Amino acid sequence: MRLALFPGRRKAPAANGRAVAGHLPAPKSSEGPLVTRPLNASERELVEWFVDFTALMSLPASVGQIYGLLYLSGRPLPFDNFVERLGISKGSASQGLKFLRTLGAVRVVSIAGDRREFYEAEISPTRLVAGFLKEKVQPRLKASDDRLARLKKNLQEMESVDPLLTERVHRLHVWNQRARQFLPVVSGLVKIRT
Amino acid sequence: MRLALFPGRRKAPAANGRAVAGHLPAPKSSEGPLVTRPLNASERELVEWFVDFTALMSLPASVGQIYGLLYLSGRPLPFDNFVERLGISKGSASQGLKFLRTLGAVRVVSIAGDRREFYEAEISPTRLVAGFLKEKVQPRLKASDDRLARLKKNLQEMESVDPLLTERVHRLHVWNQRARQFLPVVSGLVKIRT
DNA sequence: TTTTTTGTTCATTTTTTCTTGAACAAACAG
DNA sequence: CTGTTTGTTCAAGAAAAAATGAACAAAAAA
Repeated sequence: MRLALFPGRRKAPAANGRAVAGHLPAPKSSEGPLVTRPLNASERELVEWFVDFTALMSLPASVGQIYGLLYLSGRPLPFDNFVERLGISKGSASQGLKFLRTLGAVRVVSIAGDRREFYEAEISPTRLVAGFLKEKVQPRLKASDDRLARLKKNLQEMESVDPLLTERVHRLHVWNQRARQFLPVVSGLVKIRT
Repeated sequence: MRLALFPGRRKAPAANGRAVAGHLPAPKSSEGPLVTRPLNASERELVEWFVDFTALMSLPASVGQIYGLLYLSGRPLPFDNFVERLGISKGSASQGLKFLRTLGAVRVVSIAGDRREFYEAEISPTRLVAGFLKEKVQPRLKASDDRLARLKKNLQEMESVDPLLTERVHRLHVWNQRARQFLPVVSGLVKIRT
């Protein structure tokens, strides 16, 4: 519930951190021409693992599938690959990739001689977690903070306020501020340990 | 989506960590007889804050409301108080309180001369976060680990497996184990800092 | 025992979120 | 230009999660 993943549409998609292919050392078996074939049982199982994993962050299945396919492919994949091999709609693929891009878990790469957009995953799922904390959690902690500050101010301007309420709001405000400071530390630790 | 909060019903509710009232120093304004009155604007705002806050963990609104009411009351409240003052159904109140109890964010207390069950909140929302990590996230990381171990074993028993796939599964397994070790550290830090 | 109070369970309804796919736009090719 | 390829947007349908409330159980009171 709640976490609006795909809220108010943006105007232009813009050139979202586009990069050039080949920055990550390509694993051996992923060289050669790109073959589009259905996923085998083990691959599907791994994709399902990612669906579970992203569900832990309340992300939709399509996001997990997309990231999973990229992860096990270990090479840039074109847009239509997701639609065909995962059996999801163009809409879901588009939305999911856009979302993963905003988290920095996936990036667009250009392949010479091919007009399509290719996508490449960060090798560590850490990036997904860190991106989620930074792009989704952080802003909400900020909003919570603002909200408490506003309430606090209102209470100060009122007369005959229950002192317990005032105390609780203050306590919560302090707590929330600590949580905000704390979050980047967690993200940092996540990066170091992986 | 996804986070199945209220899965397979338990048989008996049992005496879930029942304690005696008064362990926490009661704030001044919360002494005297318990008065049941509707929430005022500020109180409702604070309750809404908690709804937002719990939504960050993808918890249902009712859970946030219940915890919020307890937090701002600073004293044990009887079951029917939640139903009446929050305007939620008995079912939601029951489920929500049960859930908060399993997280250790709320506990049942007995009040002499009153047959009803009273509930008391931990003063720090930290308890809610820590409980969530321990009771909800931790077990799922364990399940993820098992799943990867199984897949790894299957791959070893197969012939002609894409070496990239094997490598990826292994890498993920290592990552997942680190994440599992790491989680208690986060919970610990959360406690220290609040 | 019978009745009342207090709270739980779970089938149903309501609400929210996700996915789909048709219409549309942008960029290139012919 | 005109047609094609590639991808986005968003209204509508499908699916999942949460809330409700009636039926039920347990324990105390009458």
